[in-house]
Amino acid sequence: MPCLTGGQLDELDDLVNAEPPLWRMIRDSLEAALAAGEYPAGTPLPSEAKLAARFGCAIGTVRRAVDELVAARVLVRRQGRGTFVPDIDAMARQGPEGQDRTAFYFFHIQPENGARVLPETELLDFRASIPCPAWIAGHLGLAPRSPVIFARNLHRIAGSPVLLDDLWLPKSLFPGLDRAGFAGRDGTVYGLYQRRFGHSVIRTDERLRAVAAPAEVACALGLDPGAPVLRIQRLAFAIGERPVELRISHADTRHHEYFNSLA
Amino acid sequence: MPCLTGGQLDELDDLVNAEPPLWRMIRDSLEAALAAGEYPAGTPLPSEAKLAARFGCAIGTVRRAVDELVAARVLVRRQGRGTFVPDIDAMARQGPEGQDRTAFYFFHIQPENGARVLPETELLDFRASIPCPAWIAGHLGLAPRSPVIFARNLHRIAGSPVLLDDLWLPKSLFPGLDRAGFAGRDGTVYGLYQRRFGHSVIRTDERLRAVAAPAEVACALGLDPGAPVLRIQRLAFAIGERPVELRISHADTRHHEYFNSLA
DNA sequence: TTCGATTTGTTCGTATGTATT
DNA sequence: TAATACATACGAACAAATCGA
Repeated sequence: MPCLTGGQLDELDDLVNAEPPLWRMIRDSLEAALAAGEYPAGTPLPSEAKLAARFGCAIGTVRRAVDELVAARVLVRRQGRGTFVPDIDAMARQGPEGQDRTAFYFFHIQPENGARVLPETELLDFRASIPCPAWIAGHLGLAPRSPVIFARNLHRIAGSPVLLDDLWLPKSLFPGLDRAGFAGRDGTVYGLYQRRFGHSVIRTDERLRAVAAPAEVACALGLDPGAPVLRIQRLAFAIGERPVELRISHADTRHHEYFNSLA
Repeated sequence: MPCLTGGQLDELDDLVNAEPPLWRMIRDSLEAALAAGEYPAGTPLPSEAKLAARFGCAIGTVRRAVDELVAARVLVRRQGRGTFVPDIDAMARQGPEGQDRTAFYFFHIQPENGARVLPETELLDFRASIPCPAWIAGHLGLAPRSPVIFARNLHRIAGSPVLLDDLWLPKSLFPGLDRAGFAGRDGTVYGLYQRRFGHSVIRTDERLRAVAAPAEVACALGLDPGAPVLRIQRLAFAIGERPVELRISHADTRHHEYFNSLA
């Protein structure tokens, strides 16, 4: 057993008992409410003045808490209107000519010349409920053989196939999602998750490798089997660090590239 | 000629003449000073109170400006000490046992199990001044055949070669840098740029592709020629959006992966 | 070791401007 | 026009961390 002096004990005590600043508790409280599904994408949060009254603090303290959530892309402010959970597809629909950069926040494949265009998507396969393979379950935090939804999408850019996506979703998080609902969505996949199930994706972890194209991938992308392709394994998290989707993608990077800017 | 009403003219006038908020001007002013080399990594900025006096504004306005620069990783605050340009290598040297996550902010290759370790580096080649190939010059904003410094590094993780880096630096930005100075650095390459030349890298743009390993790469990494490798093209920017380095890397991703978290 | 000066961190409050409905 | 909500800017008080006398 380690021997601690009184001073060290006091420090330990401080570390344990030190309560976080007020703005942080408010931030966490707000994030928990958002994760629980209050204030879905369309509806504004209570005004800053009302939140301040509710939490019994100054308005500046609420602003500080909201600032953090805005920085984390959990919320957006609109002057004169209110504070909202961002509508994922609204970002993509932004302007008529130049789509907003935020539309590409979760889509990193672009032509090598740098011109960004959103791809056309074709649904190749859909399974409404299959037992989850063990290694997938691990990433999603599920028990092996839990029911999952599987989908396979082919993305074309300017007509040529570039990206093949395999999606794995915990069935419990997407009750009632069938092929028609998935294929007939209006907007992006993440927009569907948000509008219909309240899962707002705000973070993704991606792991990239160069691999020899598996037969299925090569076939779908029109490549020779064994050609080098970019394999992207993405885990998507909704507000509150809840994993909602595991995606395995293979990209043909002969004329496209994966772009990542770290600021 | 388009016909505008008085109201539309007023709007246009507002758009053109609308001056940015005070905190933004202060932020830009500070960033320009930092890009010019004032307040290098070790020295603190003037205190917030003094900055407020200098700019003739309230302390809260200065704090707002500094907040932005802290969010952009241009500055760090230390309670009781002051506000600093972050020391890039100090981040890497953080604790004895667990290195700080920020050490890996610009190093994305990690073992597939996820345990992050910094690699051992071996200098394979160094040229103090060669004419810049045209396509490299374009990325660095140089005229073709401008003098550039070239270096080639091999990185090993746990003894096995994993990553081969080719670095291209504008010679004008690194006066007097020779092989001994480059190889004999204490810390990371970016730490060297910062300490010796005042270039603090705060942003990188990376473009990734899967390619068949070129002969030189295959040889250095111990792969069969043509094996799939991850090609990473990185452009590094210092404070003030100044490009300072173009890096072409090739990684063996059989047992390592490129990790990217978007929050 | 203690104390005081300095600097950032947190919280409060207020006033005014601007965008939206 | 009026009401509402966020944006900017000001000021003040105290807490917490750091450092040197």
